[in-house]
Amino acid sequence: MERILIIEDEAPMRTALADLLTAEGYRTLTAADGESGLKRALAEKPDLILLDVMMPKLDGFAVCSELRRLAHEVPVMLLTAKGQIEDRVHGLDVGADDYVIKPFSSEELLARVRALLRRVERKARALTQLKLGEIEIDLARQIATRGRQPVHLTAKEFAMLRLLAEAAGEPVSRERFLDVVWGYGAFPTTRTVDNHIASLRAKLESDPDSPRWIKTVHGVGYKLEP
Amino acid sequence: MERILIIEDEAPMRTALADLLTAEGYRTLTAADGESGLKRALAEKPDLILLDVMMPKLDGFAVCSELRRLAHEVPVMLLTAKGQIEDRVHGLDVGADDYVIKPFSSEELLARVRALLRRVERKARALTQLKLGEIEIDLARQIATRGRQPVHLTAKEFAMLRLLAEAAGEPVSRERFLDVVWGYGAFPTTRTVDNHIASLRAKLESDPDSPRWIKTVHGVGYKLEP
DNA sequence: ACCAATTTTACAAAACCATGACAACTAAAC
DNA sequence: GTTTAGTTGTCATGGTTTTGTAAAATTGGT
Repeated sequence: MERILIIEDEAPMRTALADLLTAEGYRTLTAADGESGLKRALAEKPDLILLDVMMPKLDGFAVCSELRRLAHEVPVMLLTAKGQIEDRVHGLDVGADDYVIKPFSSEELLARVRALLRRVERKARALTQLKLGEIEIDLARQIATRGRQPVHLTAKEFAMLRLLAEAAGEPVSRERFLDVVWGYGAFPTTRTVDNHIASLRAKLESDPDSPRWIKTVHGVGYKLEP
Repeated sequence: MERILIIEDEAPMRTALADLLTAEGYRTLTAADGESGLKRALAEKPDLILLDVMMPKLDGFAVCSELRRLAHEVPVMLLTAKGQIEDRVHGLDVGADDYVIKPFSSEELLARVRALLRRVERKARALTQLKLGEIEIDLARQIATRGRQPVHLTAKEFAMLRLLAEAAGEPVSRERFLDVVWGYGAFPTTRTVDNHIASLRAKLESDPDSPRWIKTVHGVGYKLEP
């Protein structure tokens, strides 16, 4: 079942939410402040995050935009207090997927959670399957096959393919590859990106010298031809 | 000021919305059912549409998806009744840009309207889409296609096209090309501009010798024929 | 220590761009 | 209508930047 991370500083609310969701069959994780919540989100990659807006130090907005900056796709639902109307707009600007207003009923929260999970699940499933000519790629399972024969791709190669596929035909810069695939801490040369592209082409293209799928965009990076 | 079309079957709500928005300085148009609302939307091309979901005959969802089918980019905000929680998700699926839940406060509605208008305005100002005959150009994504076939343009060519397009049919001087596309530091020959124009014509015009789109304005520069 | 994956390095190849020469063209004066 | 001065089209060329990729070096796990 899906795992839901609850980031909420008030203990009673936190446990109430956890109990409610657990009773529904979800697995719950909790964090009592923004910072540890953020850390947990990155480490555990939950399927959904319930995020209280009003928290000391790192508030919900900050956590949310930080999550987005780290290119995480995890759906975020904000918990806002009544009267913070402007927060809603702000919240959606900051990259949240939905919000509920306290006080809310159990039914409403559950309905929203279900709806949001369904929404992102559909989106996610759409992007797991990828077909480049006779090669089929399952990004979720990290499996690629040509006919019956398995084609071996490394983790980095799958990650790069996913980014290319998500860009849907748009060029992806080398910097973006490094940010998303490698993360913000590491700084390999941009040359490294080229090497991985080369090996992807060697594995996926029937004629790697004039690639059909992975095109280079001079001065920018690469794109996946749809 | 922006024009807002209100499609709402209940008269009190309709006039209340119109009054509120008019007081804020927006120009309002109204329609009392889905069908006439759709017609009005197509004829008047408002800047935003407030659309009640619950209406007899053609309901909000139907209007919305019909609008999208007719390739309209106009932002749509749905008005949904409380308890129709599922509607929210469905509404966004159907192509709406936002929604509010009845009952809502004036402040909330106005905040949303402002936010949505701001959002689409920013997107529109970017001037990304361009169509020259059978060639479609997305300046933001740096993608150009003729039918399904990609048309390869270089970075300079995209930059020059953007300038031409932003000038909206007005001639653009060579000096301005150099200033904007090359920047104020670099000073290539004005001849260079011609070369890039030539390659743009070679790629975009069906008969580059008598160009349909990129006209030269003798003694001045070039312009994009709208 | 071994092996696979990853990163760096280095050099060759390709793409892109600027230039200048000259032909073709335009506009206006004659 | 011709002439002429100025403007634009286009080509070949060479320089610069960017990319391809093989091979060597490094990393990390078992």
